[in-house]
Amino acid sequence: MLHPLTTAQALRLWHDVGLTQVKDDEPDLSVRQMTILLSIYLEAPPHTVRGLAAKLVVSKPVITRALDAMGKLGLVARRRDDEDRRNVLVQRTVGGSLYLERLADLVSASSERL
Amino acid sequence: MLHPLTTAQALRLWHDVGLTQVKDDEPDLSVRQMTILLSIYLEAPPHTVRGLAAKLVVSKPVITRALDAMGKLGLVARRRDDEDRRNVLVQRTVGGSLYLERLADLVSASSERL
DNA sequence: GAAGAATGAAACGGCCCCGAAACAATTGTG
DNA sequence: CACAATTGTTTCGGGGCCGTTTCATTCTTC
Repeated sequence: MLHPLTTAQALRLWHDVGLTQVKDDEPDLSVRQMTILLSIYLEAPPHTVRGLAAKLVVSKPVITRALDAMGKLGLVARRRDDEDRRNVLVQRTVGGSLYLERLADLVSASSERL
Repeated sequence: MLHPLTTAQALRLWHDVGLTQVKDDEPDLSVRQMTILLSIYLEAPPHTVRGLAAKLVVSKPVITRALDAMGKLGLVARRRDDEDRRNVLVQRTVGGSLYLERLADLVSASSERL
C-alpha cells in the first residue's frame, strides 16, 4: 500500500522526471504516444489498432501514426494476425522494455528524493 | 518520508495519468513545456528566459516559443523588468495555478489507486 | 557619447502530428 | 458469388515545435 502523494510532492516528482528527460535529450514521446506505449506493456495482449484506439478514445490514424513513430525508434513492432489478416498485432520489443525500465528508474529515483 | 515506487507502480502511475489526460482532451504540453511550467511554479522567482534556458540546458528560443504557446493558453504571463529592461520576468497566472492543481490531483488520485 | 556585450524575439527551413476523408485488404452474409 | 461490413493505412491541408541564425533593444564600459 502507498501513501497518496501530496500536491507538492506530485508536482515536484513530475518536474524532476521531466527535467532529467529534457537534459538527457532523450527522444521524448508525446503524452499520447507514451500512453499507448505503456498500455502495450502493462496490459495483456493481444493489442490491436482498433483496441488501442477504443481504450484511449482516439481515432485509428492516431494509433497508426504513433506506431509508425515508435516503430522507427524500435519501441514496438507490428505483425499481421494470421487468424484474421485484417488485424495488426502490436508487439513489445527489447528496446521498448529498456526504454520503460529507464523511465521507471527515473520515477523511482525521483520519488526517493521527495 | 515516502517509500520509493516500485517499477510496476511507477509505470502504472504514468500510464493512468496519461490516460486521463488523453481522454480529457486537455491541451497537452510537451515534456519541455511542462518542465518549464513546473519550474516557474515550484522555484522562487524571478524567472527569466535566460535563467530557464540555463536550468533546462536548452537554447533561448526554446523558452521564448514555449512562453508564447503557454501564454496563449493563459498558463503564464510576461512582464518587462523595470530595473533592467532587457529582461523579461515570467509570471504565474491563475490559469497556470489551476492547470497544475488539476495535474497534481490527477497524480495523487492515481497514486492512491496503486 | 561610441563600441561592445547581453538579453530576448523574429525569420527561415525542416520535420512531425493532427483531424477528416478516401482508400486497400480481408472477412462475413445473403 | 456479389455485396456489405470491418480493419488498418494513406492522403490532404493545416498547424506546431525544432535548431540555427539574424535582428532590435538595452545596458555597460571606456
